[in-house]
Amino acid sequence: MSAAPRFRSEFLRTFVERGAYYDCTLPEELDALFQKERVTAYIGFDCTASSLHIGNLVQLMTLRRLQQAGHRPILLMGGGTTKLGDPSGKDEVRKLLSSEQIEANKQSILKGIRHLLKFGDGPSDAIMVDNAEWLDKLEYISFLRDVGRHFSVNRMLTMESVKLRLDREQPLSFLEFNYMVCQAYDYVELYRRYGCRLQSSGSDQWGNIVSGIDLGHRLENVQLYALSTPLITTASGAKMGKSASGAVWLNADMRSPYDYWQFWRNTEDGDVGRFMRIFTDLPLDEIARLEKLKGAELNEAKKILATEAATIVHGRAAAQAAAETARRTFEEGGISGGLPTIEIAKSEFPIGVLTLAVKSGVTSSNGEARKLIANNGLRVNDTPVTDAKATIGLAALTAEGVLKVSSGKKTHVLVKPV
RNA sequence: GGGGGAAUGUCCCGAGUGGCAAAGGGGGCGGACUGUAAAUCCGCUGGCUUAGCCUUCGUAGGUUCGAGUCCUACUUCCCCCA
Repeated sequence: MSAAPRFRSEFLRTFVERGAYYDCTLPEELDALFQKERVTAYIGFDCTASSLHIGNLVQLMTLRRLQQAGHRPILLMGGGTTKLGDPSGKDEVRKLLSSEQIEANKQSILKGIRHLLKFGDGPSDAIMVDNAEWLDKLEYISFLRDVGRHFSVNRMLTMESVKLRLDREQPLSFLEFNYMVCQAYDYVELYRRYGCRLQSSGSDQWGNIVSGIDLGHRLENVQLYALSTPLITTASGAKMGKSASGAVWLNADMRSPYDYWQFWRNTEDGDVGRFMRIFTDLPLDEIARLEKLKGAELNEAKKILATEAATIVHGRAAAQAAAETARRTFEEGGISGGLPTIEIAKSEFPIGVLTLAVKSGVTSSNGEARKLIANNGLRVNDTPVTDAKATIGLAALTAEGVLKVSSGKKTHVLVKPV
């Protein structure tokens, strides 16, 4: 990484100030380009899941900031590359996704980020493109002749991603070589179709972007650019987003706005300012003020972080509702209808606590529920459960007509007999 | 094509003289302490109708009272030779 250059263009300056800058190619030229014209830039995502997660969020924020600065972001969906199956995961043979599934994932992903970017036909509206549009139609031999001949295997072998794999004696298939080539080709194709001059990504994708830039020189005699973001880790060194139950999804149906808000609320102290800069639109001077708060006061900043970050993904109303639910639950110790709610038939009552724990979703098996009880971690209506054989009758319902089932201090679910 | 190795608790890494629900980490979850933080300490971390039973060590067979461990075939990966 080079030290952040002093940029003059609004976009790049903001990008650096907000801590999203890691590296770029030809900084002066790129800066000049941003000052001169509306730039079209893209970031690619694959379609292996029906939602993006916060690991993708830095990239999405890059697109958002581009748009805010009046440029045109392209969201490239890897509908074509996903069909090959992503070979980068190590052991496990991936099941190939069907075209229908990929299409469904694509639509779902798009739905999940609709608050983040404005799509449309306007000059700085975002556009969504699927690389299946061109990759599906490629003919092997002519592709090799036109594109493949520009790739040096010698050079590909020296690329970080490849070298790492070989050194660690991890499998590396021919497919992956083609993956790199396809990705490089995407860039050139986006230049041809949309005049796209910039590709952004996490720093781990640097090599692939540079390959695309090379290909741009050779096929179209054009100068393309790369811009990368740092790998975001928490202050204590963990990768972002690998929390509790796996990935922190952006789609509301895979992780509720309330839980999403909670994720940010639980940010480590040392990350508050940095995360605010990257993951919210809060003005920098306000962030500077908030991150200076000490000790427990910093919790106020975390609430703002949570609400602002949730607003970007779920919209203002949902974010505020999540904040209110958290306030009622944690600060008043009460019951808020905003908590995740599960319905159970009245006929199942009286219900055993183990069954209740599993059905409410706070544990995934009876055994886990037993262990939770043994560790004094399961509570019903804020009363610790001490006996795994206990049953809960309808008489235990709160005034609101629900049961509050909790695992530990943070996970609360409402059970509603119907 | 020939030779040599590897695959372990479905989160990851990793030990495992034929008696193994299988060492140890990491991660995760709970508890204590706090501020819904970090650090630290403690407990848990295959399932069940839990003094017991059932299912797990790449896949399928076999030897054995008994197989993660031995044999055979197969699959995938790595290394060396061609």
